[in-house]
Amino acid sequence: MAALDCFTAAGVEATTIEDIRARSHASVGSIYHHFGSKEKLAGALNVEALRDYQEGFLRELKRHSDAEPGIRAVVAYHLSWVSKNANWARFLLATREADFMIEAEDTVQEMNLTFSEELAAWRQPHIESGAMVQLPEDLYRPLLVGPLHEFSRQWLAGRGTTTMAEAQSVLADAIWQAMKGSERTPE
Amino acid sequence: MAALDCFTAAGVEATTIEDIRARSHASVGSIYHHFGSKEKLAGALNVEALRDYQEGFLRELKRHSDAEPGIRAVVAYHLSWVSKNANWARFLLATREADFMIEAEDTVQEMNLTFSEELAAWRQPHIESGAMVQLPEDLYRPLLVGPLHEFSRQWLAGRGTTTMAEAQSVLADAIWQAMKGSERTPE
DNA sequence: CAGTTACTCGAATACTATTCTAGAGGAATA
DNA sequence: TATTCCTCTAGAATAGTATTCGAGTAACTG
Repeated sequence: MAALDCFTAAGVEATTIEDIRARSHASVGSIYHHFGSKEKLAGALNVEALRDYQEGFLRELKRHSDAEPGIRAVVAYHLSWVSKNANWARFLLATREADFMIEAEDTVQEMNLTFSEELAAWRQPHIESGAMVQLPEDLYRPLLVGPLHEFSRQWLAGRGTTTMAEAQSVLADAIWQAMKGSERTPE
Repeated sequence: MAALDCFTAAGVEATTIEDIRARSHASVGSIYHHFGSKEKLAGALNVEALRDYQEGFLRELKRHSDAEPGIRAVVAYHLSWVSKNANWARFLLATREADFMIEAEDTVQEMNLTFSEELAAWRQPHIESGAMVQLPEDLYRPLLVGPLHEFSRQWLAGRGTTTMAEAQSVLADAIWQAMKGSERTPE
């Protein structure tokens, strides 16, 4: 959709319906017929981006049955998705807590719920086997995606000098350190 | 400032100047004289919140000269700040990447820079002594505050069941695992 | 006290999201 | 083919809100 270009170029609030109309060669009425409002349009884009990200994430995760390779793989996936879809990623991070997302709240809530459940299901055996540490359910996600989001923000804003490739192994190491079970660390 | 109440109650975009005027008993002209625009007003609030957070953070950090206690202390500080200043925290997280923050960008950039430098200075000796792991400079922050931000979002949104108290020790453990030097782990 | 500055006021302006009425295809029905 | 119904497109009209402006008031300075 052409609206994404406008949104990522200037921000949602700053782009007018007129901007979108001009770029998409649609009419005002048409846009409203399909989306209802500017905010719902932004919400729909957000949902679309989130869905693509999450699907790929889970696909990648399920490809690995061992704990450490699985975690490392999704770290790699996250960073790769962000750099391949920089505009979507920017949009997602920027609109995540935006006022207007309240409209799409239900859908997003739902998506996040299933996502969390799938993650939980995947790690269950590894927790039981002792390969991963046991924690309250809602702390895994912060530990896993927190650092990734934070680094992605920096990277997308052009701050910082570390490349994706460097970041990938370092972040994967650190995140794994935080989530692995507590046997001895190899030297 | 009374505007914060409006902003946190309904979101920045949703609160009108009229709302702010009514609640603050100031006049439209007055508000514009002081802040220039609604967005700059929101930007100013954001900066104020950020400053308070960062000052406390650094004060707490410098109170500890050893690595692990220092890290644990700032984890505790972060969570405590968030729960004591829930509205400010919500506002900060929500507006962080908002369109209008571009206006305040310079100030924020500056603040983040000094903040990062102070952090770097603090950890330098611990890295040299081997107590903390050596990483590219711009990866420490994601590892430290990433999980904290992510958990705080959840908590502020009322999702998740883990209390601040539980989260504190678990997150501190995990974050420390990710940042400590790589000697043997005790058992 | 005169002059200057900092601030306050709220009506007037300008811009933009949203609504509304009209109508163009186009598929189903008869 | 004529008719009805539905989906979608159009863009002018409306409504609501951020911002500007000109005039005024207080406070301060020499």
